[in-house]
Amino acid sequence: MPKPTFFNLPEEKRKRILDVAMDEFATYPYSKASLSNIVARAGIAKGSMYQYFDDKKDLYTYILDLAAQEKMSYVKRELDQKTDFFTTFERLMAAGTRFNLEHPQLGQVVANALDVPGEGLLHELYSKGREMTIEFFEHMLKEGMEKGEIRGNIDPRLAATLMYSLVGQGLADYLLETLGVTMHEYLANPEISQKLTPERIEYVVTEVMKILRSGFEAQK
Amino acid sequence: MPKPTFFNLPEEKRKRILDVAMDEFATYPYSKASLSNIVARAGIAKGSMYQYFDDKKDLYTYILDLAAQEKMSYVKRELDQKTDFFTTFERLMAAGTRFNLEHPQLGQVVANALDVPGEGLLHELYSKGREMTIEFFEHMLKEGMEKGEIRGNIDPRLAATLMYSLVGQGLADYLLETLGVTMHEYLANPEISQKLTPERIEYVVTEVMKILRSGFEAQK
DNA sequence: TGGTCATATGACTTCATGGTCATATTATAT
DNA sequence: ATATAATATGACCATGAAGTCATATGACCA
Repeated sequence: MPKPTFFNLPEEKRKRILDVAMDEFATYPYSKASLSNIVARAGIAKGSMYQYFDDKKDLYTYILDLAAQEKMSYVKRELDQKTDFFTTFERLMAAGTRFNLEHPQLGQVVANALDVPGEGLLHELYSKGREMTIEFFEHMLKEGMEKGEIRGNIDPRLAATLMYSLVGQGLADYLLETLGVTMHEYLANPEISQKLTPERIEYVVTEVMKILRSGFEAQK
Repeated sequence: MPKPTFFNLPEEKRKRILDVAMDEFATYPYSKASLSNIVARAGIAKGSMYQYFDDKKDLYTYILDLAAQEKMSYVKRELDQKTDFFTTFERLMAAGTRFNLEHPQLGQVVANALDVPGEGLLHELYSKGREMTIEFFEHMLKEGMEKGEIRGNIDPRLAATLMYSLVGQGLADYLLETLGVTMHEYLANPEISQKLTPERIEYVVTEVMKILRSGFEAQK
């Protein structure tokens, strides 16, 4: 957790530090991301950083937490309207993918979380997020089963894991690939994002759902 | 590429170096893996390492290449018998998962390949592998479509990408999770692998196929 | 035996990192 | 104006990394 001093900082400064740090952690994996680099680019002294955060890991986990929260709140908005399983999942997938493309930095920060320092306290954080998401999907599936939308003869836990691997970075990667662009190039050239219209995202998600729907759906 | 000297080395020594290096690169992400550590554990001098390899990256790419080749040849064995799309894919998935669990180090080395040094030559290597695999799946799908096994109204490229995200680490992770074990713990305690019987792997793969089959299959 | 070539060595250099700390600056309150 | 507390600073430190190189060792052939 940041020290109190950090929260006393003028908004502008605080934001600048977080922005620079986020950019660094999005660009490099944890062990290669450089504090010296961050403070230089943020225009503050090395020592100041240690007035705000305990250490590198403290800064990183804070950033990671912010990123996760933002994505969560973005995606959760899709859950307002109660509809059937497939529509809900389709919306979640679309929202997740949109978010990853609109905030590529945040997505990258989360993806880079896998670079654990030795054995991982950070890995734990990442697993926690994965765990929560999978559990949520599992719940969705069970509900869908009760309602008769989902066929009853599949292992919900396993199916939830499959769903998770889809909602992650996968689809975003595919979309970028259709543009012939890597994540790094995408991060460096923000204007590319204009080529990825919501319609295009929607299309891909619908295609995926076409496949999944008949896989999950209860036999009529 | 290793220097000629490396290939002149006695088999035993060469193997020892590769083993230690592989273990290091499986344990730590590229930027944290330490040459000094490797040479110490392999019982050779730092300088010797530079008689064998140009630099750290040279050693790493060589290891990565070996890992990829081994996995390839392991998985490709499943392709001997010509059968239908679903059986083939099921076998591939099972083989891939089995391999990941039998050689967790190799799998980890590949997974750690994502930790690119800055912007990535290594990433390129990783993408190449991904690309090849996806193209292979795409080919499989198209063939299945022609034979009428796969319905014709899905985007083969997209479907291939989905398949890829499944064959990767995903299933292995799921299996470990059912044992309440992380990859790191699994690497540290090889005896755990005995709990993962081929039957258990087969079961999970079959479950996944149950879902996918009706998703991909041509309407009868 | 002497000479030549491949291999082995580890002290050393260079460099960047995370982290510290005594000191300087600024803001606040009296 | 003065005292006190909060914040800012960057030279500095310890550490460990990748990579170098002059020298030593050993193998093989004449």
